Amino acid sequence: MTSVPEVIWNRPARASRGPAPSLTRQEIAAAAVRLADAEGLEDLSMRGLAADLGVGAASLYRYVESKDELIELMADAVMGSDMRIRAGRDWRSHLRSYARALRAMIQKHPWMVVEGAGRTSLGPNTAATFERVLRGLDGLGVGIDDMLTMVETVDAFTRGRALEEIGDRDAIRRSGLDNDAWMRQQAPYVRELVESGRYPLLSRVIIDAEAPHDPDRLETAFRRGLELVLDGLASMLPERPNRAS
Amino acid sequence: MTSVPEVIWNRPARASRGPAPSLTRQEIAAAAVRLADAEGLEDLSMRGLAADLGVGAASLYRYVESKDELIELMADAVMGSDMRIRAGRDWRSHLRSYARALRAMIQKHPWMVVEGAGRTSLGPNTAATFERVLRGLDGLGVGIDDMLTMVETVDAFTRGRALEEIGDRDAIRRSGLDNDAWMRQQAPYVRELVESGRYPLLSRVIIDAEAPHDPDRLETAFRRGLELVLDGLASMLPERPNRAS
DNA sequence: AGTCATTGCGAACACTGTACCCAGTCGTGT
DNA sequence: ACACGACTGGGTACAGTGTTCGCAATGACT
Repeated sequence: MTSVPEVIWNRPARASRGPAPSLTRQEIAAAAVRLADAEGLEDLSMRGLAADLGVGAASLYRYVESKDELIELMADAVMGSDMRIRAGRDWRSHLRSYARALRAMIQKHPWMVVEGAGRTSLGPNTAATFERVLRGLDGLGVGIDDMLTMVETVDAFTRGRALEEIGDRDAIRRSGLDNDAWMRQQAPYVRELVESGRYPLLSRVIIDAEAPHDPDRLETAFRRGLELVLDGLASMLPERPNRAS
Repeated sequence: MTSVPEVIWNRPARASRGPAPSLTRQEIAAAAVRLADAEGLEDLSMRGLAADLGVGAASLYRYVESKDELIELMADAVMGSDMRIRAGRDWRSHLRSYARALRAMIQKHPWMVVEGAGRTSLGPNTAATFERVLRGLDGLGVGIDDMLTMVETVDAFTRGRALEEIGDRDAIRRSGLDNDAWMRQQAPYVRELVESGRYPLLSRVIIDAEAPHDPDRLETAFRRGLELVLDGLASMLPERPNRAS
């Protein structure tokens, strides 16, 4: 007779008795996503969210068991609204468009790089997206195990790249400084690193990065890396899918 | 005349005047790493760390400007103690051993998957490691730009995989439940997902995962994926490095 | 020997997530 | 038609957080 040990996706949104809730899970998740995008996930507070929704802080716990559960709701909401991938022509373009959608989604919602990792909380939208991605790899003569590996490899690469790209942006935001002030603070130390002469290759990277460069250099690096990964994945297929024997 | 806008790596560990500090940055970082490994980074508190070190909570702020800066210290300490990679025979084995070291390090210090991402805080150990990895790719006729891409690609893949692997472990830990209780809580919902028939491929993945499987299945998946990535990277080299023309 | 920058740190501040309790609401069973 | 009682909203409270302030004690420099 344990109380209510049930995962949120199996809990009814509305009770059979008593007054109707004044909010929906969708409304709450949407507002929370908006706030997290604007201020960062760690600056999202239950009180702030409640105020934004025009309710008391404690009321949120009528909809959600904990902040972690709220984040599960947010993650699944984003999977529903920002991961509407369409089927690709072949496995390669399919995985490519999955990776690009994933990257675009993470750039819009940076906290998703961590919160959306793994298949821990299989909300309906998360499950549907996963199913759709797998479907693009079905019928190629690849076992479910290897299909999973292919998806996970693309996912890992994309998430990892996003993690690196976001790292700086996030560190700057957390410092409270703006971009220029942050650069000015780092400059003396970085200069010292370069001038010490102990890090010749790192120095080349730094100097290269300081040069006026392609604004979407990161995007280019991602695309190139992705193609390399896809090249590698091709070797998991039994044989050429085009041209019968 | 701003106060002390200097990055921690450029601040002297000891002041020229006044009493000697009773702690060192190394001691603090080491203790913090130990606590974060045991309880998770988000359960690491300044008060808890101070108590562990036998000092007052406010004293830590004589060594570190903020908790974020403490984490920078921790990250660099780990880079020094757990990323002592040795040079490989060729670029491929070099990147492979880097990836494996990175993976092992993250499994030992799960919080490093996020905190160690990007080259934001270039502490001495982080810089040295980075330099060492790049050195293994020098002299192959690849430009610094592409060398960086190669490292970032391996890093992204490894970090991304680690992120996925850690995701579940972390969600379980945060829930406060043990592994069995957590599985028991998820079971009814997952069963419903499968029985709904709407996710045939996802269901195959779930059923496959439930079967008694290789304990180091994740390790195997990582190794295979890594080789695929390395295969892809080979195409960035000008030509075969073995056998002169 | 004296100056005074520096250290350690108790206390306090503005927060946080969340448990508890009570008043008010409304679907349901009689 | 009515009353029961499960339910919702939410004020208050609690234990905890990162961080600041002020002050006494220390000890390296002039």
